[in-house]
Amino acid sequence: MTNAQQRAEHFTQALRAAGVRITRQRAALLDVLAEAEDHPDAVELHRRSKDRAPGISLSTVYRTLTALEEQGVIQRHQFEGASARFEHADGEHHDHMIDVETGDVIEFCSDRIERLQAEIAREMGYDIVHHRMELYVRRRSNGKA
Amino acid sequence: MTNAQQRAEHFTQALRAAGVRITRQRAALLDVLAEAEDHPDAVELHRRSKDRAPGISLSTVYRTLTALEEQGVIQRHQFEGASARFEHADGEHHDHMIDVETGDVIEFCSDRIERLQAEIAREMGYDIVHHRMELYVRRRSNGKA
DNA sequence: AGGCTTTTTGCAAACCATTCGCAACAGGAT
DNA sequence: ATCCTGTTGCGAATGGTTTGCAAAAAGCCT
Ligand SMILES: [Mn+2]
Ligand SMILES: [Mn+2]
Ligand SMILES: [Zn+2]
Ligand SMILES: [Zn+2]
Repeated sequence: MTNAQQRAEHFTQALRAAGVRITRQRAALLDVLAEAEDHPDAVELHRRSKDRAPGISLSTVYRTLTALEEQGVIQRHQFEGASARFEHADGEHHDHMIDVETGDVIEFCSDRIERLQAEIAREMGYDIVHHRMELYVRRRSNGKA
Repeated sequence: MTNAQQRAEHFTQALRAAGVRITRQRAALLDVLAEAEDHPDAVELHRRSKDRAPGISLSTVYRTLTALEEQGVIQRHQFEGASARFEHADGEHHDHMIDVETGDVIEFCSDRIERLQAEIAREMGYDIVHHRMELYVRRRSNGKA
């Protein structure tokens, strides 16, 4: 997982650049975030971080998440009826499908949709600052009865 | 405004069908919702309803909004960093652009995007239950310096 | 109208995710 | 060691929304 270490390093740099100290607690959370391949919420991140930094508080998790988001290195997603979920923001832009039965989050991206969005905004005299597109889905019922 | 009266009637029917009594307070809110051409939040709806039903409480507004949403006759939108906003759900489906400077909400709809969304979900083995697409935008800077 | 049953109301309190205030604390520079 | 400044954990506050409850209103039957 050199990839995760790279990300952790990236987070560290971003915070340092913003004059933020890398404490034991923050280092732990940074590693957890860097390794996460899913979309955990603050409580889950706190749970995972406690292994590496016993005693870390949920407040610290929230504070650090806010700092990371301000630096643009992680993203916060507010899906329907759930607490905020987080993920690292290094890869390509993507949007999400949420399986309404299982809660699973699936990533996807459509260049054509992205282009159409920009086009529509432009036609109406606007530029897109950012957007949010979430498909709440259900596994396809298997054709045959 | 026969259009609004029609909508109010529609709301009334929907609630009645669900075994909900149309009280003075609810009638007031129904009218307010039916007449609204914007995307007011609960507090604003409460404010507007107080004219027609003095003493109506915010709790009643929330309770009735929930009932109307359950009947599918109004929609609740949770835009970024704001309280829930409501609108009647009779017209065609549409999505929203939010002007990040002014907070203005602009409606739009793209059949092409809607089709692409369905196509993407299908390809991944899902059916869309519902979706959410919000463009956070800024007025286009006027070309010339 | 009167009486009975069910729903609704307004109020205050509870919720819940997130933020904030603060006094104790840690890190680094001198 | 000593300053200085940023950070911590705790508990309390926040704010939109929901809920428990006793009193009031609506519907219903006669
Ligand atoms: Mn993602
Ligand atoms: Mn709308
Ligand atoms: Zn996108
Ligand atoms: Zn749409």
